[in-house]
Amino acid sequence: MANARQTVPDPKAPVRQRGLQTRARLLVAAQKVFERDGYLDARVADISAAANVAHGSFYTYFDSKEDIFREIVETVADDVYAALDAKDEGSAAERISAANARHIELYEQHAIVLGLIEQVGNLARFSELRHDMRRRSVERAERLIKRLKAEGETTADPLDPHIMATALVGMTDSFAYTWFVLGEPFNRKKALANLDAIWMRTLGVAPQTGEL
Amino acid sequence: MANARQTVPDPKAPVRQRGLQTRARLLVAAQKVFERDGYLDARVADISAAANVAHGSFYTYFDSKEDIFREIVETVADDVYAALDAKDEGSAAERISAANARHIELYEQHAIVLGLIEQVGNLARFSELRHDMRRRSVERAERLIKRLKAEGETTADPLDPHIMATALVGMTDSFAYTWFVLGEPFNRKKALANLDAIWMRTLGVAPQTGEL
Amino acid sequence: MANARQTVPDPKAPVRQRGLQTRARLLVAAQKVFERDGYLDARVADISAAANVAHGSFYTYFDSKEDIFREIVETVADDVYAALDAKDEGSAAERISAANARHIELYEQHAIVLGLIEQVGNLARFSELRHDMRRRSVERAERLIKRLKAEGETTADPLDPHIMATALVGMTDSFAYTWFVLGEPFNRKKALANLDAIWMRTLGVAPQTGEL
Amino acid sequence: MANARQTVPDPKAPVRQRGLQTRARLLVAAQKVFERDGYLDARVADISAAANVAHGSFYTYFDSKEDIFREIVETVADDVYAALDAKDEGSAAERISAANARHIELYEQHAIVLGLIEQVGNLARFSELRHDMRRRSVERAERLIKRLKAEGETTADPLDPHIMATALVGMTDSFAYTWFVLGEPFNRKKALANLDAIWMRTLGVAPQTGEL
DNA sequence: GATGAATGAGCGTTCATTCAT
DNA sequence: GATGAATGAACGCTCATTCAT
Repeated sequence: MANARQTVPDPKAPVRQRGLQTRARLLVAAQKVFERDGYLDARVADISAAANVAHGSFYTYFDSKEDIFREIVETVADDVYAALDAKDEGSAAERISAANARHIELYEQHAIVLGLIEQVGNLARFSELRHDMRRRSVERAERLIKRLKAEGETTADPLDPHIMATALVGMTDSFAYTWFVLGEPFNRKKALANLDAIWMRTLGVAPQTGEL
Repeated sequence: MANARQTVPDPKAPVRQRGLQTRARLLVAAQKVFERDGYLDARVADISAAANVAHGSFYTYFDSKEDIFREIVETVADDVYAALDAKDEGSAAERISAANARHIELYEQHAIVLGLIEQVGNLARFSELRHDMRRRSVERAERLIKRLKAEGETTADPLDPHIMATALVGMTDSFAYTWFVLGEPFNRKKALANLDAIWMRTLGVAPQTGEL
Repeated sequence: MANARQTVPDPKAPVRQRGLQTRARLLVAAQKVFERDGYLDARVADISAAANVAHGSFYTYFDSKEDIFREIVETVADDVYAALDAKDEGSAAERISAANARHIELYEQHAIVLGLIEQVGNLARFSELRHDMRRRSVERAERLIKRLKAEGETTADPLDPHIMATALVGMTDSFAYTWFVLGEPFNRKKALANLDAIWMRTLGVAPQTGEL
Repeated sequence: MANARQTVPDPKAPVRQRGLQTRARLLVAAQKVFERDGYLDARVADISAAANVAHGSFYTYFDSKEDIFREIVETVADDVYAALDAKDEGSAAERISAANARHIELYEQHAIVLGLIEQVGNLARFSELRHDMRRRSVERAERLIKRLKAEGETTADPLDPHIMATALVGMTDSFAYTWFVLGEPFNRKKALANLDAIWMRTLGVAPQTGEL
């Protein structure tokens, strides 16, 4: 969890009700401005203005522009990690289908921020986080693939589970990016059915009745 | 093709040997600096210094930082478009395999620049180009899928060829990005075998003998 | 009137005492620097330095060098327009005399700025203002001439009142320019007497007793 | 005469036919560019381009941008000085009328350059020339006024001939500026008739028959 | 003499961050 | 805590002038 990073008490953490509200307003405003202008074009002055807060007050709550961005990203990361921890149940097909649906939903909610991380990625200070999210998603997919194989649910050999997981997770990510960030329109049901099909055919998992 | 742009004579085009060399040096230096620092952090002063040229001389050949970046990107785009025009021959499996190999190779050569495009993508002035590259790749894959189906080479239904093409092209792109930009190491042969397998299983195309 | 422009609240307007002072210091400093170096050679850095303000602080109050210049000019323009609205009373000779005295006084006060406007006049963005000031002065003189004629105060025909007004206003302007901008010394009383005489003889207006 | 300045042989003076042509082309081009863009916005590169000459060749013939501008100005000055030397003949009215016509004609031909001198005026290096032209024009008018008075041609007292001359010359200048530089349209005959009338009434000179 | 390339000082503007009240 | 003002380093771009061929 991202919270782990906050075990050292932040000297800037507000203690009163009012401070908490101001801080929250800044976070909301920052996300809005980042999404609109991108990380680098976002100006602290705009964020403050959008939060109806004096320019200088920004620094009462955050050390820097990077600091507030990191916090926004970590909120998203927490969501992503939480989703990755979800229990899978049901048939192989159901599990795949559920994972894809969750992945797409997650991306839909956080599309722009996730895109921003990519952009800011080589500001180096964020690449660790980005790598981590990617790695964990892949690891989870890899575990799923291995488990399915071990359980005899696959009729096709997942040649190299790590590579397959990397490719399939990347596929879903990329598709979601095209869909939600670039804005190409897709029919949700059909999109998910196709993604599921790719996963299942690749792994030789029998589809849900009626899904195909 | 980018060549179309060159019908209008560039007033900045050098006419002498020396000028051509300087211009080339600047392009090489710019690519180096962009790759090292990213588009936004790259400074014209650094590019000029790297090219052993006075700061002002940069503007003898290029209108702006954006201008030189665009030229670098267009070189890559031309390569990508050229690759997309390649003739496919042989069996279905061979065609898929060749396309994947080409895609990966292309990305390997131009990895960093392609990554940069992603980063500056929403600088709007470049989004058209990025969209265009993406669109054309997908269209090509879509045509391939439809043709394979029409030719009876597929035993699985490409439910929605456009969605499938979007997903599979995105997969290859994303995989190449992880591989060459993020630097996660993969065994080339295995990686290609796995990507090929995903395509083929998805489309129900029989693998080459010995490939699996 | 320039006041109309201030209905839109300026986001750069200072709200605190200190800000008002700084802004005022910058205006004073800018006028000094403009007068010393001319508009084009004036550097924002010098203005800031003259105002004992950091270079960047200039932009807290003004959008650009042009912006602060425009504000200075508009202050002058307001004065000029106000003078043009002055009520004329007394005999024909008194009215002419008063108008000339006002014109000269005005120019004396704002000589350098008016000279600057002439200089930057064809920077296009200021030509409208310059034209407007000129036009209004001429119109006023033209009305005066026509009124004097209608009232039977003229014994010489103001052949073409518009041309006469243009010429006579230009004369006063030009004289003031020579006097206050180029610095050729004149005896005030004598200068005014001569200008008055030219107007009056041209229009056939009887001089004040004792003026000639 | 401006020629006086060139008694020291210019080391840059071209000696061959070809050089003379190039030099002339540059002068023509420079005047065009100065008139279009103003002195400060005119770029040596544009002048060279307009003359179909390599950028560097400019410096074969002129030391600097200021140098070529000075030469253009001096050509105009020579014209102005020549006109000032014209012999006046005929009646008082005829002499005034001829002087005004000459003044207007001169300004019409050289309006823009004369305007440019004003603009560049406080580049100090040109103010001497500008002052000189102005002074000589005034002196000539002053002499004319004094002569007319001495000859008993005036029925009105030219109170202070120097002031009167300054004002009347300034009037004609200013009028010509409005007409030819600012572009306000005037009927030539009427304009001259009005200017003449102002001079004559001011000096009490009987008009030509038929002129009024 | 002509050419096109090279030079580099110079300036306007931005904006994250700090400070005084 | 909040506010608004102040700071100054940073950087893209221009263009008169010089230089090598």
